[in-house]
Amino acid sequence: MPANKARHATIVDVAKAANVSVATAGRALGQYGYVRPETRKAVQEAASALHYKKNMAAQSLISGSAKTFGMIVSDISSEFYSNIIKSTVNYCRERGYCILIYDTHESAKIEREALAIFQKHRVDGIIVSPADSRNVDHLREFIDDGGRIVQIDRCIPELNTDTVMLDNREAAFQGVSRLIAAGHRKIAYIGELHEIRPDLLQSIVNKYGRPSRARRAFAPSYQRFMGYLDAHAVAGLPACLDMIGRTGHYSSESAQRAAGRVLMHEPTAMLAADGMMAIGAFRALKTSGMRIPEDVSFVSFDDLDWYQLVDPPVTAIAQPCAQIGEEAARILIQRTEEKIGPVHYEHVRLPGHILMRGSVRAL
Amino acid sequence: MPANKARHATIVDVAKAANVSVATAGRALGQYGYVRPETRKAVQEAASALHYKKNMAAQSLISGSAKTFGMIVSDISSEFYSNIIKSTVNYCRERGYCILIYDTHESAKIEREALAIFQKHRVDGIIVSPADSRNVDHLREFIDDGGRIVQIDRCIPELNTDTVMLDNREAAFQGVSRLIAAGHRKIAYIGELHEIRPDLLQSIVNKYGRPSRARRAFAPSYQRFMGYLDAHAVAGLPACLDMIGRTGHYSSESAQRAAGRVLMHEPTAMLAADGMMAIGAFRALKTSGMRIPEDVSFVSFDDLDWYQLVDPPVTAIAQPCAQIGEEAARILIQRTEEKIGPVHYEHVRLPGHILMRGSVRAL
DNA sequence: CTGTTAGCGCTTTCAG
DNA sequence: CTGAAAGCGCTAACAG
Repeated sequence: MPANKARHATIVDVAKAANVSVATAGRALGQYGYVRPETRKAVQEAASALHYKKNMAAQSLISGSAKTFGMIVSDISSEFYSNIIKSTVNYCRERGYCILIYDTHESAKIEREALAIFQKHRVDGIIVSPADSRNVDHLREFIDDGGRIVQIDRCIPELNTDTVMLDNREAAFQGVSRLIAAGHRKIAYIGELHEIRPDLLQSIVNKYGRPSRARRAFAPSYQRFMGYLDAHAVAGLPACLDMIGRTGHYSSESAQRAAGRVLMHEPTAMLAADGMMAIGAFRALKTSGMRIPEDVSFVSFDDLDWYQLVDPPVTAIAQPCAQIGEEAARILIQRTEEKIGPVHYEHVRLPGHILMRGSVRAL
Repeated sequence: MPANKARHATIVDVAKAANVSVATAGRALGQYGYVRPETRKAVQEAASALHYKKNMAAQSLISGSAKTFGMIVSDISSEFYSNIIKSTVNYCRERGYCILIYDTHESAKIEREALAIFQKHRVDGIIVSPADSRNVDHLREFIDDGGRIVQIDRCIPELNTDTVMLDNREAAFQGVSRLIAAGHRKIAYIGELHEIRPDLLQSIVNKYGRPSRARRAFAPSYQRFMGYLDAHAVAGLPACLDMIGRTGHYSSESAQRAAGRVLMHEPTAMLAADGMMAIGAFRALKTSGMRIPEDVSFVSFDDLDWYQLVDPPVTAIAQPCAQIGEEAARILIQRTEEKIGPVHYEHVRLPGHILMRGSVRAL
């Protein structure tokens, strides 16, 4: 609103009050150029007397940088993303950067809109967890226009960006291996897997072992599924289609149904691919009257607050959310300030942490 | 980074490509002034051919508005705030606004920093849940400088701002009244209440009934406590200090200790003042071997995911988070676009919703 | 309906 | 070390 304009003192006002030129005032207030200490002090006093606040729009116009990053996730209110956002925001604040944020609810259309707005604001970079692996032209275009992107959690390998995520496959491998070591042979997996057509699931399970496009896949749930298969392969155990609860889409209701179906085949353990799946799987377990861990052992990715409030507390494969958020921010700030182009991209893979609690029993 | 600058087409480029003046190009691309349809079309085509993206910095510089709001909360990752943020962000996105976000972890110092940055960015307004009721000079100064603020959840009455929050006192009154109606006489209250000196708690409980500064208090937990007392007063029941679990500071550990102390006085019901308190209170109940609701009925403010996952599910006094976020955004946008000053401030008070689940039993 | 021109507030030459 | 002046990309007057 114009009112703002009229109200704020400009550098010209400060310069006048301090009896110097605008150039000198600018040098005294900014970090650039040489100013005599006394002059600087006089200018600073004039500035604070006038409640002067530098106008970032002007600075951005001239320098090309607004000291601002954009951030796009599919669900701000999820415990996972909100933890990441929090650490990114704090890391950036300490270094003088702002975060603009958008929530896509998994819509690539909204993601595109958000990107367009960020471009108008000339953000210095974007942290994004892409909504749809098959709809990324806007991301690619952004990159081609010279934009910097760091992908988190979900990473589309075809895009030329830095990436930060859990080492999903390894973490799943570790978790499932523990279950196998504990004597479990029928281990259910509840995950989204919507990238895999249901009719192909069988062949993936069967042909497992041959080099595939698997490791290039987008969704964490897919990579975790690969780790699940790895663990079986290493242990010389066959993986069985009956144990795979593929949810059509990403909701706890869908997970509950999938888990319910799998339970009919009497697994002795169940792995939920993330916090959302965990809610559905846990409900299915309760609903069907299964006792944890007496009848079925239960493990889940992520580490939500409620895992420790239910009885027994849920054994988790926790992600280092704070670290994910900081690493993404660190990369973006580095690239922004060093002005280095994409000589090569960083692909940060962070280890998961297995938190043994009461929901797993040895057979 | 300068690279951005070099890379982006400007309105001059577009004007040249379309064989019109910059003014015409501006009119065609912006929403202002008259342009012949064919001209507009030509300009738009030139613009998209050149990947033209309007530079908000320039627009902001001239119009004084960056179409951006700031948002400051104490904990982005809490289920409560992240839900609010999500709805604010979406409401604003649909109307062409951006949200800059900061997290204070309850620090007024960080709040001040965040505010300063927002001022530099010439945000059109700020949504804030203040960190500290006794340290608000920066907020007051911001307002005096012509800034617009909407307070949410925690509202400092002395500040001239719009406010949006739950009708805490009424919601607590309703919740506690239900417990009383169900036959409960010893109802514990677990809340932060750090604004009340412990030695004054007794007199507040005793002297309850006389008009006090109570309704002007800052923290929701205080207002909810007043509602708790109201319910007792209306029912003609004495409130008892033994039943008040005042946590020194805001943490689940602290709440657990407070609840543990109160449990020694054998309450038949317990009300947690918010989600954080609920975790501690719930743990205390479990730890002390109390069965819910057989031994102690349990009710909590907020409605976190886990309330429905534990057994029995927790009866809740839910806040309309999405509505809080939208109302705050609505007010800010209205004030921004209508450019109306603070003729009078809006004080939106939203009703809580009691969700009866299994954790309360009638005596 | 369209073009010319003058800034918005700041930084950056380039001279002193 | 300081000042004058030229823009960054856009919009707002004011003529045509």
